[in-house]
Amino acid sequence: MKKKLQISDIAKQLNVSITTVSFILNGKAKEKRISDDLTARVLKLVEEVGYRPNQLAQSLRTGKTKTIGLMVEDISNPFFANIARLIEERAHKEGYKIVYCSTEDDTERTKELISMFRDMHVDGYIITPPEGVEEDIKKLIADGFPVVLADRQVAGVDAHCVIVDNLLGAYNATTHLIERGYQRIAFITIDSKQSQMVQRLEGYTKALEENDLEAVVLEVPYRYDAKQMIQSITSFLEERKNIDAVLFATNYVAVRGLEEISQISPADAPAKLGLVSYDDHDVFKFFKPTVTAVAQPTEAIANHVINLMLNLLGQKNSTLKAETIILPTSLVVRNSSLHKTKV
Amino acid sequence: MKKKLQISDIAKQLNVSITTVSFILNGKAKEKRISDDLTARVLKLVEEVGYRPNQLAQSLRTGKTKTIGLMVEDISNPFFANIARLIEERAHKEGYKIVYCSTEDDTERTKELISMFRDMHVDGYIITPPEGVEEDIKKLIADGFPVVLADRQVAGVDAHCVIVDNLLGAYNATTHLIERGYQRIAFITIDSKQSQMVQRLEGYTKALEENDLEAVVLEVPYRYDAKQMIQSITSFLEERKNIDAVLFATNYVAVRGLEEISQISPADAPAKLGLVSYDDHDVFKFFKPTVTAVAQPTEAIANHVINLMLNLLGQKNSTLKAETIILPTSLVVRNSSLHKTKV
DNA sequence: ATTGTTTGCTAAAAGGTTTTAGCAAACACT
DNA sequence: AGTGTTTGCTAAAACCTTTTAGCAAACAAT
Repeated sequence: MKKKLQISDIAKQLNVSITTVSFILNGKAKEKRISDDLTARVLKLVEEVGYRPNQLAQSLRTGKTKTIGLMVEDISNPFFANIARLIEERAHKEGYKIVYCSTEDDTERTKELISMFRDMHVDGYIITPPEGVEEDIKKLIADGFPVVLADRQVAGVDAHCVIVDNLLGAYNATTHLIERGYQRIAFITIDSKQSQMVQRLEGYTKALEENDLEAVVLEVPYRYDAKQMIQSITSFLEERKNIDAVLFATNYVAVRGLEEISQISPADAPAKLGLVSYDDHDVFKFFKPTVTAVAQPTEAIANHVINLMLNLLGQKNSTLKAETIILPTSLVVRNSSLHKTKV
Repeated sequence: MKKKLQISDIAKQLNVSITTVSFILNGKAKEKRISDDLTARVLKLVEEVGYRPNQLAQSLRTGKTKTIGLMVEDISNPFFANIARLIEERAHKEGYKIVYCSTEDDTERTKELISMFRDMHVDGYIITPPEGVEEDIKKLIADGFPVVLADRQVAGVDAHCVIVDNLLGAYNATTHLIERGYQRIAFITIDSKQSQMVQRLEGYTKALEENDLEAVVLEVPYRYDAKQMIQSITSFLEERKNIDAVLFATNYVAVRGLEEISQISPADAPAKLGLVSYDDHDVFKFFKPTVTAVAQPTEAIANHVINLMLNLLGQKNSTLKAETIILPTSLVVRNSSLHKTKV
């Protein structure tokens, strides 16, 4: 492997100082009164020999790595994968690299990852926080790092944040089912106290209360694997034969639920079941009975997140007032000829 | 933000040299004959004050960043997202960080990304290469960097590589359809000369030839968006009403295709259509008529990739002989009561 | 008493930048 | 001729490690 060129090689060849070359490369030629002639010669040689500054040395010196740490719950979940993809794209355009990882909503793991990001000297943090990392995030902010939370808030932490109106989304979804004539609507969620899950539950409950209907909630443990989850949903539905509609709190729970429902023999109830899920998913386009979805505006979420982050990174002192952006969800109604008629 | 501790702070507090502390922290205490007593005292203090070495300085000095660059075609494709997730997990366990990005199968973009990774001084490269980057990859290898290709080979490049037996997979899938009595089997793929796509086409053709059946192939341009793709598939199927089965070359084409097929009125052909897709997908579990899939062993792929990479990274001179690992696919047969009976 | 070996540690260079502080020459002004 | 200002550039410190080469003291052997 041929030796990498250094700035000193450029300097030597042109008989100028390292300082001069550095100034020119950093666009400070004018400011530092380097002659146009010399500037041109330096840039020409740099181009010719393909010199590129050593980023490690740059970072060591400047303290900036042009890197953003991105922590999502699970990169293999399409919702997060899409957001990650969009964020990555914008970041690259702006000259930033993305280091990503999946928290698996595990507190300890997340703490480790935050600490790993610190060690790496990332310039900013984008996080979908699990429970129990309040202090770590507070510390990041106190230490002056740009932090943007995505998808969920963290109580007691005054951080920039991009979320959707989860309560309203769930409320609308539930109301939609009620309007269609469903009366025994179950809510299947996971046992998480994260803001987005709590808000969805609230939206569901609110809609039912307003209509004097009874709430029926199943909380599946998050750690359950696919099989356990299906098992859990199965017995829940078995015991409550009178349930005529289900609102799933998040897409992977819905997919598990649909697996269960699709196994019930065709002659059975499912055709009449009203189904709505939080987060849209390719699967829902095809399922019979149709599945309506509370779609999150992934593109808008990604854009707001990265915009906020780039703003913070551009700032001298990142003490802008913390901003919480709440985006609307939309109900993707998939019409089924089989749905109940309004009572 | 409180000033970060440096190794010199530790050294000063204990009245020893920086060198000594460094040796101890790097596990060379014994080798360098530092007394057990001093070693213990240094480690104790380091622990107490929470000193962590500056990774940028370390990397600058050692040339190692403990970072692996991972370039997949598209992180929002579940196939790649799953692999990425598994690789990330193993990498972290072994003390490596992952920097990822999506190539979008764009040659120029990929070249840029490779160059970005070089600038970042990643220790190793995991790449799902698009067409046209042969030279860049050769150069990486020639320069002594550990490179592992995933999902596809690159002609003329002697790199470590993990792929599946695409030809056999497609052959088996096609044979499966033939055995079920389908006669007019179409192959819907994208216009890519990438090894995996070519091999799938070959498998399909081979099976048809062996059975004296005629090949009917649609190549959709990769750059087409969902709408265009559906449009393209629609007119293709319209013009060939006699087609009774479809083999999709990759999952996102299949999902588009299913959208098209699901729109055909229920009274129509689709119920009789034989459907198989390369790459399994959640969607296929639910579609009616059922979709059989050529499932790729994502977990095995990820494991082999990261194992190869870690081996290379452990090596002094990464000139192990390039190894190509070919993994088997499996046919996930989803039984439909509607399938044709064998002729 | 001399020489050789081991022990326990360290000074200083190297890694490749950016940036502060400042110098010498040229020019302008009185 | 002397003073002040601008121009055009640079020396050297700083960023924080790792690692090479080697030193002084203690001990062992002759």
